Amino acid sequence: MKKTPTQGRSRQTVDALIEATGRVIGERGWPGATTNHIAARAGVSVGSLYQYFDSRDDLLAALVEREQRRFMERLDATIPTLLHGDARSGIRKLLEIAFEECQSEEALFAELTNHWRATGTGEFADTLDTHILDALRLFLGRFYDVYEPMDAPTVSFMLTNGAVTVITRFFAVRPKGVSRDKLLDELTELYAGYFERKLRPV
Amino acid sequence: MKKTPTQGRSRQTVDALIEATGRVIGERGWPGATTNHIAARAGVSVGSLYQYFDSRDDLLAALVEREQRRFMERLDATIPTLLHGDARSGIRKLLEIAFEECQSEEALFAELTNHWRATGTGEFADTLDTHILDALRLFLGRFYDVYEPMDAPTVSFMLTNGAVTVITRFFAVRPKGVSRDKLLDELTELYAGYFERKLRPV
Amino acid sequence: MKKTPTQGRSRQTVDALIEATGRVIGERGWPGATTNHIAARAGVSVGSLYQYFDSRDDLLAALVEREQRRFMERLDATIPTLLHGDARSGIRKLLEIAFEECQSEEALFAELTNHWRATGTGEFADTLDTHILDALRLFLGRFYDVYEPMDAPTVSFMLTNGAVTVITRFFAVRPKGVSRDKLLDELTELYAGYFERKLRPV
Amino acid sequence: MKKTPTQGRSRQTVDALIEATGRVIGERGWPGATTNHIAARAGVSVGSLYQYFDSRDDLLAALVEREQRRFMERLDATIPTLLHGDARSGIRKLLEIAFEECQSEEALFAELTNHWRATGTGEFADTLDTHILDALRLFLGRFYDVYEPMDAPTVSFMLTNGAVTVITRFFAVRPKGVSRDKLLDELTELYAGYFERKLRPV
DNA sequence: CATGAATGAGAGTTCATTCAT
DNA sequence: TATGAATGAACTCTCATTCAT
Repeated sequence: MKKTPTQGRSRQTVDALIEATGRVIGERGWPGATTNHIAARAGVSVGSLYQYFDSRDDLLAALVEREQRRFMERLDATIPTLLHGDARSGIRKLLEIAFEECQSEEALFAELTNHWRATGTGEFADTLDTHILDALRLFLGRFYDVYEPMDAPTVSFMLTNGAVTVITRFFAVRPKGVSRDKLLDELTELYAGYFERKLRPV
Repeated sequence: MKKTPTQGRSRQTVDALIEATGRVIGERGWPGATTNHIAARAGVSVGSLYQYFDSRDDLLAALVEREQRRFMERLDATIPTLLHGDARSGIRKLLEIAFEECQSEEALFAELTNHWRATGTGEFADTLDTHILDALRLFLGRFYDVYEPMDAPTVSFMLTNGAVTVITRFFAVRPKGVSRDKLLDELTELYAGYFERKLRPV
Repeated sequence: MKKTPTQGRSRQTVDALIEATGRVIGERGWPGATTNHIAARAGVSVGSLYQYFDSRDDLLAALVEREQRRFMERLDATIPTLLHGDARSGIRKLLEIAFEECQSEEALFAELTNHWRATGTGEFADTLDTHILDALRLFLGRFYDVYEPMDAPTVSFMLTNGAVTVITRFFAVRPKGVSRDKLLDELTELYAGYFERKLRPV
Repeated sequence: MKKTPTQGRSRQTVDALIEATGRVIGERGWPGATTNHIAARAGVSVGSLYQYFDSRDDLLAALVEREQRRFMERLDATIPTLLHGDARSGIRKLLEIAFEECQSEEALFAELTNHWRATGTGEFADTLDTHILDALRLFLGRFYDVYEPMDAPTVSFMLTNGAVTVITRFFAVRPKGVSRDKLLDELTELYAGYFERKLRPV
């Protein structure tokens, strides 16, 4: 990004542009999201877009970063509430949240996951990974005795990518004979069962 | 597609074009795969390309279809050999095949899954889904007593999408601290454990 | 340049584009010579322009090269005819030629000299310099006994640049109180006198 | 120019802007000298720039005018000192000054001469020409008996343009085999010889 | 049928200029 | 007056598609 004004009209413009980027991607996909479309959607001129972003790709990066931040914040806010119930309920709750997030902005999410790593500046993407890893460790540590060697990065990678894609594609493809509730049930069983088998309860 | 010649030079040209599409996508990604690049790679002129395909998107669709067909054939050839061992070994074998397929043409696969949605909603996609579903039923029926109500479409959707993405992303992202073997172990555990818990052995 | 077709429609298009570049530069200057103007003037589309030239700058380079070649050819054709008279007449004749060349395409020449060296690919520019140097040596050798050490590169640089600019600017500025004939007289006197003083007649 | 304030902060701003224009042109060339760069270099806002100049071209015109004025002042200061020696030394001294001026701001001078025509046709240019003409008359009158009809405007035009370009291009092109000293020698010989032949000593 | 030169809409980007603050 | 965010016309360049040969 060129400038990062933290107040005033500037900040508003920047926000409007990122917001518009999300909406336009949702409607036309990233390849179809032209700078003119985005600027028009944000109610500003192309010139203003380039006042705050070095390039079209910069916009995507900013959007991804914002969504990642949002997700992390939601994660941070949710995790504590999950520690009161049992592990299976917690996992189900997390999946429900993922469903909600994906449903509200389905198309955007599909595109975002496609370009997620490609554009996420290494540094921030790592931050996200670490954050999820920490959440995973915190969550599991509460329910299981994780002394048994568990490869946290591998498990996190497998779980996050698998679940996100399945849910994203569910909304994108709307496969015949697959209902939200049934999918939620099976995913819960898949992941909860995995931990129950693998880890020993506290 | 405009015409579907089944023999002669025409068929050769069509094949060469689809093949070239795959290679060029692998090298430059779908957005970077221009019709001129593809035609040149296939050793024909752009004009010929448009003799057999209505549009650039048509090429991608044809490629996806060919890959799906290939996959189905490999599946058909492999499934019988898996029925001699136990379920867990069979699942592991399937995952190993998926790893192989993805590794050999990583870039192509990443692009293909990215643009799957755009093209994969047609008639043929349904054929593929049905095929995989049948394979799943055959496979499970051999090892488990599947009298218990199991929502096959849901399970198939969940498993296929989850596994394919995780493996594809593994090659695309090369995440730190995640090795092929460990990931294979965990995926096997995830899916095999799922069935072992859910279904009763024959 | 991208392609250098030597025959057929291609060559015609390339020629038309270079020709158009010259005309448009003459009318609007190099900064004002947009690719669209040039293509339109050549009667082709922008796309065709980029089929044969990698960039707008490439067009200028091609034009400069063509003009240099033309100039060299005219020089080669003229020099022999100058060796019959005396040195002063020869110099005057050369200056007259320069006047003619500049007058016919005044604006173009002004722009071209501005960007001459900047864009002229080193190799070709050297060819031109060498060519002029050879012509100078040949010319002088015919009339003077050039045993006396004379720094040919320096003299050539001084004469060529000085004369070309003065003539070019004469047409561009049309200075008050300066006529073509009087300027021609004085330039002849300036340069002929220089050699007469400096070199000893054969 | 919009306004020509002759004192106070306004005058300072105007000067800073012209100065900045010169520096930025020297660094990035005229085409690359954007109003934003210039304003930033001058330490003011673009808005202020347009308070004092109608357009970007106006800035160039003002800069050219300032440089011309500077040159005239230097000329006025130098001419008297040249009248003590002989004509040839005087000419050489003038050429040395030209070398100095060009060397110190080579890039700026190259750009200025390039765009001279566009801006140098106004009223002020005439002033400069007249000034140089007067200097020439004064200078020559001191050494030669200029009763013989000599077309001063023509001679002045030829000499000034020729010398300036040769020197400017020398720094811009740095031609192989041409040294500053040798070039200075030859230029002196060229011009001094011209007068010595043409005019009769007092 | 094959060719590949030609097309031209449309992409990303820049920057002189304006005007609300 | 000074500011600098906002503007948008205009630029260079790309590439899916067509069609005369």
